[in-house]
Amino acid sequence: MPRHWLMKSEPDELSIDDLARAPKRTTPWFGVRNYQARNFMRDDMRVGDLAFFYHSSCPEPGIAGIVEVSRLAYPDATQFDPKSAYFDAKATRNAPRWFNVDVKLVRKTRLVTLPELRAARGLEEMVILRRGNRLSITPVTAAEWKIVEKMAT
DNA sequence: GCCAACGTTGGC
DNA sequence: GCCAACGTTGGC
Repeated sequence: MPRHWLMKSEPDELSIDDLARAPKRTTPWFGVRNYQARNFMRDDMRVGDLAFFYHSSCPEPGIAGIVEVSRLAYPDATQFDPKSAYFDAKATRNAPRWFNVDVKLVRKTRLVTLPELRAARGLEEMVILRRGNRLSITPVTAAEWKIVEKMAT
């Protein structure tokens, strides 16, 4: 099982600084509506797993910090809320469709930009860098983790 | 704003 | 089960 991850967030929605200001520096990772990403959270993530916090769809996309999984996956509350943009009419309390973990900020890092990641040796196979990749949660290998963590320091 | 790439939907 | 159409993601 992977123990390292990369999780994308649009800073307009939730930035690394927003997380730093959040109570207990913790947030539910709600709003994931892709089955593969959901499965990673629901089936594979364990408390203590580490993840890079990635800013996407913004002027400077890149890795902005490190978070850890602080709570196992549980049903995403927004799927039941008709007022939420993430409402899912087909989801029920008895048969929830979407799940989220909680993540807690470990530390902010300097911004490791997308061009830097692309240029780095050893990251050629990183899922986030693959052509056409859109997955919001992706596994990171131990080797990739080491390289990027060093770049972020 | 553009557009490539991808996931989902729904008709058949 | 196939696949065209559609919607979304996300870098540029």
